[in-house]
Amino acid sequence: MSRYIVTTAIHYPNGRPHIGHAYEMIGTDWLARFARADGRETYFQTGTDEYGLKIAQSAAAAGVGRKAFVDEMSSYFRAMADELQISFDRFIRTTDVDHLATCQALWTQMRDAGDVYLGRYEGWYSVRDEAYYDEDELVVADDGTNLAPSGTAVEWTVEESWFFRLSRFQEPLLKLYAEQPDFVMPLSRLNEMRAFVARGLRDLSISRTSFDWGVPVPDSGPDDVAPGAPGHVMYVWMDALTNYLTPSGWPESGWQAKWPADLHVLGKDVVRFHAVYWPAFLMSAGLPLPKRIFGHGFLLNRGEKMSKSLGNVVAPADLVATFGVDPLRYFMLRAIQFGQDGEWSHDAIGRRINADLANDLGNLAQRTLAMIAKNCAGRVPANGPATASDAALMAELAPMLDECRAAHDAVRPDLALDAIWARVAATNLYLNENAPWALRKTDPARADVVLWHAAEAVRRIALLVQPAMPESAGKLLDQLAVAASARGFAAIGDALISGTELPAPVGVFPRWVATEAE
RNA sequence: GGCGGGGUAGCUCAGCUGGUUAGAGCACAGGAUUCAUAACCCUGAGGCCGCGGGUUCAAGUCCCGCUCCCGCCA
Repeated sequence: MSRYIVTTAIHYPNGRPHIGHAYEMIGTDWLARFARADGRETYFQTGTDEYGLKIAQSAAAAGVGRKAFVDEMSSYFRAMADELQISFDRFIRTTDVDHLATCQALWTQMRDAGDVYLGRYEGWYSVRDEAYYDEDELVVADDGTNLAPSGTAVEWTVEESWFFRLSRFQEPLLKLYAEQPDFVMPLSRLNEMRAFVARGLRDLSISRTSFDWGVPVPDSGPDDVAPGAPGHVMYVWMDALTNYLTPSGWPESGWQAKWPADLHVLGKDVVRFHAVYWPAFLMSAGLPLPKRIFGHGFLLNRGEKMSKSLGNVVAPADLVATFGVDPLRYFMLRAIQFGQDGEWSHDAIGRRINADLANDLGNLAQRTLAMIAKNCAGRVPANGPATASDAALMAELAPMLDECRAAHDAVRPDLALDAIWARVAATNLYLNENAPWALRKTDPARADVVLWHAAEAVRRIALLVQPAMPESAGKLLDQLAVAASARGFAAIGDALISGTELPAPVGVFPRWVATEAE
């Protein structure tokens, strides 16, 4: 319970960041902020994956140096993370110097374990696709030449390559999946991985000689395994996966403070690399494995994948400009199950904002705080003997934190927000039933007690809303004069102190009104 | 083609080992209210539970076939 290390995948900065990147960062940020607010020692990492042939080609096409190219492209991802209020502890870049050291150390350790050997990769290679194809996959063109399934030219290529003995890890991986069925989440992904591994594993080519934009393979080991194999760079996934280990400083002492990770969050399309290759690398090197791998779904714009050809590409910054960071974060976290694909549209986001934020939570806070400002001299009202109704509200609120923790553990931000919003509704109902505006005329002391309970409910709700909407929740807590030191979940059992002076209330969640452009 | 998951109100989904009139939120309609961001609260309308068979006293919930969608692999 004490420590929580969580990562996003590192993103390939071959183009500008899109909503899918934003989604992954937001979901993972919620996990990190929740753990942090819950008093856990938290470490959260995101970043960019900057090596590989495609990057080298893009840099060449742009007429700039490779490092200059990734410096610029990576900066867009970092800027987006900042704009989305992503609370990362480190933004790692695979071109960082410490990453080089860890990659080479890991490689050496795997090699010393006897799992890396020099071999030859041969097959029909398409330069355009950057991939090898089997003989039976090829199609014959009109002129009799062989083409890849994608229609690109292929040539028989023999490339010297280092291989990783992945085949050796079939049984250990199956054992891992059997003993730790939440190693890969959601469960459907675990089943896919189990089926994949059960069919048998082939050794993995983990180096390339056809380009040099990558982490150099250490040329020879203590026993001179292959002194005559210069010119290899690591296969991009080899160095990319290692990014998770880099911040720990391994193999330098003290690495246990930041490894193993509790959770790797990544897109469903790269689950295999994380659930098969990565643990195999670590097993080979004798290092502890991450606790869990979570493959999230994709966002679809009105049911369609975003693509340049469809012309439905929307930049995250545009959505932030339209809706605001917190409402956008809320929508992504609440309206979509993290493990499944989900649809979004301007309309859907707008409806969510109005229904949940403006009408429910915003209105609850506003009606409560406005009454207090008007009738209680702008101070937290006096509490008093609780009625059955007051007690029922408090009982309703009591399990909220544990329900959120369970949702956090299950990587289900939507369920946590469901649990919180059930309390928003309960508090609105409580106010209607107790009608402090009417009590004001007949029993002002009782009206104060009702308002105290409503405000106390808002405080607890706002505490738990922080990971989803840090800025907005902060404003609510400001308006309740909750000290910065009392905003962790440990303070949920505190209570508002009567007589505390409160600032003038200001609406936090404005209604959304569609404009022509949207 | 092989393996796996799924087709439940207009939309997004919940329905565990079969059992009273199939649920929630949103959207929609009406009511009540006016502390509050035309919000909150109450009520209502809306469903051949993909199609066809079967098992059972009883099936959205089990079995068989068909169909459509999705994922992994080839």
